[in-house]
Amino acid sequence: MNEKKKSCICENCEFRDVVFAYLDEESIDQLCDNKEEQSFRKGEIINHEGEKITNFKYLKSGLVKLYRRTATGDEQVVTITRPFEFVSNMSIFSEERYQYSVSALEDSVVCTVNLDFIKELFLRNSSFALGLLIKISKINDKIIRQTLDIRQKNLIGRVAFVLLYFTNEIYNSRVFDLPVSRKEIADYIGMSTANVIRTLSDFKKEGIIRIFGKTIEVVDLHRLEVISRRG
Amino acid sequence: MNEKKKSCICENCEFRDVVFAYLDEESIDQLCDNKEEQSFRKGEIINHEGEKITNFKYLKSGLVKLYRRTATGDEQVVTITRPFEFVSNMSIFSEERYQYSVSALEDSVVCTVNLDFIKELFLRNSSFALGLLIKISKINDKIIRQTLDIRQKNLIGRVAFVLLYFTNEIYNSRVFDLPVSRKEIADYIGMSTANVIRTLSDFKKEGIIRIFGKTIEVVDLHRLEVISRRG
DNA sequence: CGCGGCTTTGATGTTCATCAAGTAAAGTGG
DNA sequence: CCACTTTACTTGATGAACATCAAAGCCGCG
Repeated sequence: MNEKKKSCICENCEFRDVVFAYLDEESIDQLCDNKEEQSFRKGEIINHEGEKITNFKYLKSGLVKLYRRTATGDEQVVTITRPFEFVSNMSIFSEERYQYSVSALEDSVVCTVNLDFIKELFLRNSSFALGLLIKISKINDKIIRQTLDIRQKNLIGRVAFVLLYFTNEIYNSRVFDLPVSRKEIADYIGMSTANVIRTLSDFKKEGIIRIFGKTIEVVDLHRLEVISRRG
Repeated sequence: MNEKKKSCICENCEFRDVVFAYLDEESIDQLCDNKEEQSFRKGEIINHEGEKITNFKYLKSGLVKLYRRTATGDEQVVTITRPFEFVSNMSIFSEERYQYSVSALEDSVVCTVNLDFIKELFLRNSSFALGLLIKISKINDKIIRQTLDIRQKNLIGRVAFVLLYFTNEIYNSRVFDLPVSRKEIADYIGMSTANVIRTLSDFKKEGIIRIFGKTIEVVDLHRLEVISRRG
């Protein structure tokens, strides 16, 4: 049957380049046996804040947001990210429970491996360990830098930042469908929904972007960059 | 001579518990040979943003701030921290250069070890590797959580947060000498200096704190906690 | 004792959140 | 497929929160 073949698709997974690059054939096979793929529809929750961490999870395809609920009950979005930057794993080695929730912004596929197996690999294979440390450090670095960047900007600078983030980091395209609501953008950059909308309208009026419902076209990239830097 | 003895003071260093707990006698000896202690006076810079990273450094005693300079030229304080939480090392494995500057807020002693030696240890000793990964993850987690916490608060909530941070995390005392200027607090919580001062004055008027120059006494801890939570 | 930096306080204006009211869009059940 | 409900979006008006500016007081240091 193609049972064996299917389970060992890992050998060709793009993710190998990132963390699993240092594994030998045998370990890859073991990984395949331990692995499970889960699909999530847009809007579904992948991890719940406070849940016990039992698995190592990485995003194979799709788009997710990492967020938490504040004391007052509203959402605070930590980051929005593509595959191989799957941040749920940020604290799997330092915390027993998830610090943040993760939900799918687009249909997503998540690979799940038992955490103990990863720990074992970590202890057995030092190159893998170093690779994982570097990966986790980079993810953390990126989140911290992003948060600091946003913090120093004013409203229009932050909105410009988000548009540039989608354009350059997420979609690599000046035209894209917003995967988030206006409210989610507001939760991400720490502003009110009304003002996010207002700023988008202003950008539209000034010819910096075009808006067709959820679809955004960045017309004047340069101007957006200036606003983001100034902001 | 006491040369040997002095170099092997590491055996008793408190830091052993944290990262170096898993090293055997031989490795500790090697560590001692590779180690250098540097003293910094209050105000001196330990690392410069952009400088090449060649050493693994941890804070043995003192207090430091981690910060960066924004495009507009002012400082943005990432965190303020005590020994064994020495965050300069956040990105030593993922970046070639320091992302942030570190300076001493109090007279500090820093232990410096060649980075390649630490990498070698990491690859050779898997328990050490796991310990280091956990440590770095925790430091990163703490910074991210702190930044998110600050972001969701308003002015008085942020000032209350900082006072609580010094009281509970840094000094473990309701009376302490502020190790930072009002401006540095402002740079830390992302507010203007004038408003930080104003808020401190308000707290004083309401009997929540007492101020004698740089010395602060927290009178009503509970009220401060309420303000910080609400904020 | 006089200079420069840090601190304080008040006055003013800008930025942003909030509220409200209306419109569009997207589900939902018959 | 249409009426109904709900949710997301939009815009304007208002007020609160906060930055900025300015002037004066304080303190340490040469």
